Amino acid sequence: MRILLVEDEVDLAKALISALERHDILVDHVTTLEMALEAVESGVHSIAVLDRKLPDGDSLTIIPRIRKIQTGLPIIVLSALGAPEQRIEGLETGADDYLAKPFVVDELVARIRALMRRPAMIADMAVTVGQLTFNLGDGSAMAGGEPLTLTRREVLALEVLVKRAGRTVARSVLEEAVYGFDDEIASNTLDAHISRLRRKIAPGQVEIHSIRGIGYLLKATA
Amino acid sequence: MRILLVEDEVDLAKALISALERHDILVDHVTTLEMALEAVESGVHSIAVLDRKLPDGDSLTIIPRIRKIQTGLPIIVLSALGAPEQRIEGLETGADDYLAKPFVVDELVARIRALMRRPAMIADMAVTVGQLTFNLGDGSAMAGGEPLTLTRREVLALEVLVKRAGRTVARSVLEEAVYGFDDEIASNTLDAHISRLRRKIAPGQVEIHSIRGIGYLLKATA
DNA sequence: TGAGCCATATTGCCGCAACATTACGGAAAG
DNA sequence: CTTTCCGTAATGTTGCGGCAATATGGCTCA
Repeated sequence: MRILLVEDEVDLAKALISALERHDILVDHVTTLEMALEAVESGVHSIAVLDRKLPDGDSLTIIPRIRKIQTGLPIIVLSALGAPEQRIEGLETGADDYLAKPFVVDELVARIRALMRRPAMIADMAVTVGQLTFNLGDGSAMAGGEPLTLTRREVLALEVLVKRAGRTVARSVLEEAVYGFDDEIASNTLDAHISRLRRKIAPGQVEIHSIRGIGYLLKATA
Repeated sequence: MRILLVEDEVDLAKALISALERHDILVDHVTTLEMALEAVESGVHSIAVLDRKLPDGDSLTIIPRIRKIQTGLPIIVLSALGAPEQRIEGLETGADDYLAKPFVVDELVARIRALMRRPAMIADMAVTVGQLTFNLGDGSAMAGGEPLTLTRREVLALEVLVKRAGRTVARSVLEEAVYGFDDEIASNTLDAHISRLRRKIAPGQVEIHSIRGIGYLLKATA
C-alpha cells in the first residue's frame, strides 16, 4: 500500500508519516499542488490525501485533473474548514472523504483503511495481459492458470507495468514505484528485479521488453 | 464471541462492557455512527449493539448500510424511545431486537445470547477448509474428526483466517481481530499465537503460510 | 564492417530484517 | 493453591533484496 500525502505543514506531515508507516503504509510526501500532479502521473499510489489549503491554491481545484490522470483514485481532503457546507462542497468536487482539522491521526488511518477495503468489496479488479493476470486488489498474480509467488518489490514493479501494459514505462517511474521518491537507489537493483520477474512470468505469453535508454514495456507476445 | 457496542454515554458503556466481559464476550466500543461503520467493515463482530441516539444521528439510518457491508449481522438497538410505535419502526428498519432504556444489563446479555443461538444464517454456519472445520457460531473447531482445544485469542485469529481462507490476511487485520482496535500491541505476541495455532491444527491438511511483509494465509495443503 | 563502448542481463553472495519457536513469569480464574 | 492463558524476550531460522562481477547485445563511429 502506497499513498500520496500533499501537505505543506511540516510538523503535521511528519506526524502523519510516522503514524502511517507504523501501519505499514508507504507514504510519498509533497508540499504543493504542482508536485502532487506530477506524483499522480506516476500512477503508483492507491490513495491521495490532500490538505485543502496549499501554498499554490485550493486543492479542490485540482481534483478533476487528478481524476483525469487516474480515474478512480480515492481522494481524502484534509481541511481546517469543517463547516458542513464546505464538507459537501468537497465531496461534490469528487473527494471520497473529507476530514476536518483538528483530527485524531488514528482516524485518518481508519479512513484510509476503509477506502482501501472499498474497491476490494465492490469487485476485485484484475488486469489481464496475455496469459498473465494481475489482481489490483491484493497484488496477487497468475500466469497460465498457476498462481505466482511474488515478493514485495516484484509486486510493486509488476503492478505499474501491468497498469500501463503496451506502453513504455520509464525507468525512473519504475524506480519511484518500487522505492520511494526519496530513497536513492544505487547500482542495478531494479534490473535485477526485472530479471527475476521475467523468469517468473516467462511461461506465459507475456514479455517484458527493455527499451534501451528509456525503460521497460510489458506486452503480450504476438 | 466479539461484539460491537456503539454508545456515546460513557458511564453506560463502561457498565455494559464490564458486564459483558464477565460473560466472556469481547467488546469493541465506539461512540459514533461513522466509527461504527468502519468497525463493521472489519467483519470481526458477531453482533452489533447500537444506541439509537448518537452524536452524529439516529442509528436506524445506518442499519441498511451495515447490512450492505455484512449481510445477516444481528443488530440490537438500545433506545430511550420505548413506545411501541418506535419499537416497530426500529424492527422494520432491520434491527433484530429493540431494547428500551432503562433496562437491566442482564437482559441485554440474555438477548445477545438469544440472537447467537438463533438458527440464523451466519450464526451456526461452519466453514471447512481441508480437514479443519470451524464453527462460526460458538468458535469451536475440529481437525481430522478430533475437537480442538483452542484458547480465546486462538479462536479469534483462526476465525478471521478461516473466513478469508485462501486469501492473504494482513498482519494488521489479524491484530485488530485478536486485540481491540485501541490496544496497542508490542513485541511478537501475534506470531506466538500463530505458532501455537499451527501446532494445534497441523495434524490436518491445512497450513498457515506466512507472507513475508504482509501477513498470513490459511489454505488446504495441495 | 569491425572495434569499442555502454546499456542491459544474469547470477551468486551475503547482510539483515522478518518470522518461528520455545521458555519463562505474571496474572487471573477456579 | 493450582492451573491456564498469554505477553514478553531470547534464540534460531529463513529468505528478501541490495550489490557487484561477469556476460551479452545493440549502437556508434571510424
